[in-house]
Amino acid sequence: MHRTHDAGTLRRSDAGTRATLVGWVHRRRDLGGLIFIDLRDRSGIVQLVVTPEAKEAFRVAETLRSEYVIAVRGTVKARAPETVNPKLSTGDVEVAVEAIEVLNTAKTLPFGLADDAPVDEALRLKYRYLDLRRPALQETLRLRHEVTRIVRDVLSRHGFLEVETPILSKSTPEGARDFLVPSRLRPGTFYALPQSPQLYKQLLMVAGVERYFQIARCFRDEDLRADRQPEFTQIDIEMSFMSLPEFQAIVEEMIAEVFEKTRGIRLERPFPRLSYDEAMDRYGTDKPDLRYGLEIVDVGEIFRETELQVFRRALALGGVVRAIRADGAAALSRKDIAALEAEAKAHGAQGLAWLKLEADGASGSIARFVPEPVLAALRAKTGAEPGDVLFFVADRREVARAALGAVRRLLAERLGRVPDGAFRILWVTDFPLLEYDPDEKRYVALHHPFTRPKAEDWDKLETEPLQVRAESYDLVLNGYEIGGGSLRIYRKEDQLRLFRRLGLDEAEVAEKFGFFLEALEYGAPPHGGIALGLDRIVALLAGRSNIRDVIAFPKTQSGADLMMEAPSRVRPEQLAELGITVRALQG
RNA sequence: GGUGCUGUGGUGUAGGGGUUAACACACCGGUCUGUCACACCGGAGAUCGCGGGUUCAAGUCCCGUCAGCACCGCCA
Repeated sequence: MHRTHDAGTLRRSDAGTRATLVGWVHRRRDLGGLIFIDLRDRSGIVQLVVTPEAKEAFRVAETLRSEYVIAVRGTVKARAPETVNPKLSTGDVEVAVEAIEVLNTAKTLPFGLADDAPVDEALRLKYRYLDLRRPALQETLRLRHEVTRIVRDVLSRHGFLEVETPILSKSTPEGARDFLVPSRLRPGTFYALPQSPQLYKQLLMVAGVERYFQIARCFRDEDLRADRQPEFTQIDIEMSFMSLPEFQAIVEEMIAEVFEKTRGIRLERPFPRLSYDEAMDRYGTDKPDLRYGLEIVDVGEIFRETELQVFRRALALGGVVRAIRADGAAALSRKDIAALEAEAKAHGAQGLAWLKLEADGASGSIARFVPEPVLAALRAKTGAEPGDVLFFVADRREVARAALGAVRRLLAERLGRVPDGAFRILWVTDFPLLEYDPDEKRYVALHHPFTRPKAEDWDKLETEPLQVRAESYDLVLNGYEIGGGSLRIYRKEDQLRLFRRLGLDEAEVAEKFGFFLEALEYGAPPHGGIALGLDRIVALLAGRSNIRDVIAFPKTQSGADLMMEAPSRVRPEQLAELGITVRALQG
């Protein structure tokens, strides 16, 4: 029997058609003299009816069990009105079966495939091939395919070339811990799996490719989270001779088309842009969630002359006083406010002051230090009205930012201000080039060491390194960083100058980056690019809170593949061949 | 490296010192010609993640350990 139709596609208009279907027994309802089978294939589910008139088929139908693989031949029939099932897209019809062939049997599954049934995550991962049979997960696989297809379409339209780069690569300093792969042909030496194709794509620019992209697998040997797997996929893009607005327009077109075609969501272009400093001041984070307001306001001037010693002291020490106006937040309970206070403290603040505005005056932790003129100034500055609550942090600027940023997120959650199904995207630009690493006692690149400083900031590289801004940009969606990129350094002297600033040993630079520095000497064009987190994007589109759900074969938090049981020990001969001795082989 | 949560028939849960470990779904057998979470009747199935301890007595309390998850550190 050869398939003529897909189960999920049959409609009333197919009534009368003879059809051969294949798929899995989703459910069987045996009424004794009449057997119904829900047949499931990739396209969906359709009901089969087997009556005793089809003698042989009926005999087979009685032996069917869940997840048996079958082929059936029959006739599509319109259902009588009272037997229509509105829950199925094929509910108008059923297939009257004439013949059934069992293509394969199935043991009873370790867990049910009903979509709403919660099942232990470890069990799902062990039997991932069964978990993936769930229609919901099938849907995320399809969604992911759609996203990459659209990405390829849009970038191809703009003349980008998809180029593959090596998986067996070289370990370089900076950044995450590498996964290492021992070399058999050169015992004692190791490849590293790429943390990203960063250097390759820049070298492709030197090679004159001008416009490159890749759906690139990346590897980082760091501890995992709901949104972090040891291997993950980036939409990796690089472009020569670009102007930033032109490049951002292409990325925006790509993202907008992905949202439009997969979810029917229109993202307004151009995307809003916010400098890092502005994002930090107004939202307390470099990845602000714009789905709700609750912006942070500087109220330092208002408190400069008040009796509130805590605030005055913070200001005197060069700090700030900032506030969030929580409109209509009178409903917040003491418990909510305590939680907000704890959140602020967890992010370094000494405390969280608050003021509830009443029809006349105010109550709250600092109410008795706030005379009417100050209250009036606060109302004017923040727009606060009776019924609103103001939350304050007085501290060093960085602490006030981080603490109020955290308070803002929690507040939005508690006040139910995070709208379902909304997508708010923006660019955050002009990040600092460097940050100070107290452990290593040196400056390290915030993005990566190939990022170009802003032309006007080069001068500060040696004198005020933390003031140097980078030609960098992140793409932020609903509070998640979904991509980041930069214009790159393309002159050797500039690159060397930055390496020097990072305190990299010259011999090490020569050994690890010599090839790259040399490449920059042979007419490297100005270029830049971006890398977007495909897994996160698909997860956001699918409304999933962890990226395991959008990866076909993900790993656990401890980096294990529970299905294959990787990683695993290897035979001693394999190790010998590689010149490797494993210490502490206990157990 | 750290913190927290979870671990009991195949699955999801209940049981929080005491005698036969409970329920639902799934599974097996039976009845049933319009079901679609079919229904009804009957049945089988668990040394409670693992190890140690406390106790007359341990799914239950304690310690350790393993696994999964969430988070901090970490991850340009």
